[in-house]
Amino acid sequence: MKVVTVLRTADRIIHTAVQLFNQHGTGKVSTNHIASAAQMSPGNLYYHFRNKEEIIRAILDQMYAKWNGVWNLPSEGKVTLEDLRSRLIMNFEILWEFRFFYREAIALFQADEQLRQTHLRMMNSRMADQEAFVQRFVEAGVLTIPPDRDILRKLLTACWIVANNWLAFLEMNGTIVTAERFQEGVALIWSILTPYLANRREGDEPPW
Amino acid sequence: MKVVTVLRTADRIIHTAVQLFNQHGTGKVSTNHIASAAQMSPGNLYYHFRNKEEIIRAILDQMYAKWNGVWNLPSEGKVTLEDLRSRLIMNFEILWEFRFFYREAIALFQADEQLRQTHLRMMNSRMADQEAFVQRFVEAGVLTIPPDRDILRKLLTACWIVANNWLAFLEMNGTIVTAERFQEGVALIWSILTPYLANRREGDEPPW
DNA sequence: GTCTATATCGCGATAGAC
DNA sequence: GTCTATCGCGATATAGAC
Repeated sequence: MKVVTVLRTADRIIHTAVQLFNQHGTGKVSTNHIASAAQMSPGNLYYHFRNKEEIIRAILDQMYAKWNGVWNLPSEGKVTLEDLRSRLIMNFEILWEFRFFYREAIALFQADEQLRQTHLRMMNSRMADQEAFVQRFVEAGVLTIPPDRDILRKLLTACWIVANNWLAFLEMNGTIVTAERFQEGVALIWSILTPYLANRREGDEPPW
Repeated sequence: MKVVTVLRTADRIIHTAVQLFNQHGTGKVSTNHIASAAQMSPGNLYYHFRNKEEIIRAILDQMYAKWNGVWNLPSEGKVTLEDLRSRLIMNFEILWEFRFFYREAIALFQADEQLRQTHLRMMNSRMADQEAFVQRFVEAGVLTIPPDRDILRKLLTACWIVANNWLAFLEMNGTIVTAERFQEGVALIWSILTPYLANRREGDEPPW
């Protein structure tokens, strides 16, 4: 069986485009730039992709594929805090790899309705996955549910927002993003969940 | 004294630009579009602004001015939960009025370093204001501080992220944003702070 | 599949009249 | 202050040779 050592042209375009988009933003990067950086002619690029939108769609398809791998559960055994932590880290890694996207997502949707639809489906799927995850979490006794389930939903929404915007928050503050920062993002989620976590039971001392 | 009934030209440009930016995104809106929508010639627009970047800067100066009005404190009297709520609502109103900005902020910074610097100063100022606010909050006994001040900082960071990304979250879900949604954003913040709020003291029942 | 050459278009920006 | 006219440029996209 042949070992593929070089990327196929379409993949080279996608790979190059991600780098440039992350570096300069989608608006500043033209198809000419991408072709040039990928060391091919503009005509060749257009042979593989109709336009820039289509390149972006192809990139996001890759991102979605990665995400689908994150929240699938071990079919057996207890779900632990460590399971949650590692998934959050993976989440941050994906966000960082395709950071141009969270930086401009809504604007990209404004320019490409199809992208918005695709993303919407993807988000719902991710949310469902996470809900299943949390369900297992509760069953494992790691998370103490407040009787008011509405509180739980709000907390999870808050956690979702933090998880998806922590890196953007850092960037807006001019902070250089490194792997250690991912941990801090997890700590932020932890701080929200702490009162409901661990071995707390009614009447226990609060965790602080 | 003369009552000004029509906006001065520069303000008309700014006002029109905000509408168009919110509607289509900054990338899709050219100076020509703005001039046309404001019913003036491109040349006239360029008489008042050097380029699109400068228009954006002028818009954001207006936004910052509004923000400075939000977190200044009543110099006397206790600070209540209602004070916090009303400020959060004002916060959402401003974000919504200039929503094109939070949709593309980081990308805009990539294209305009000066904008980044200005915003950085503004953010730090806002954060300082909020810290002062929280300080008063603690003094008023509304907020029970965990002895570990680090927890408090994390919680406030989480709240900041939620407050600044709640509307974006709604938009990414395809939800139509209305004034009622602002309340839900406040509820989200509440859900994070609840364990530390109100009349809780060591040994009390948890609030759920 | 990949290249070169080229057509078209709209944007940013300025000059100069009024 | 405002307009008209216009220039130069770069981006998208296609045609046709190899």
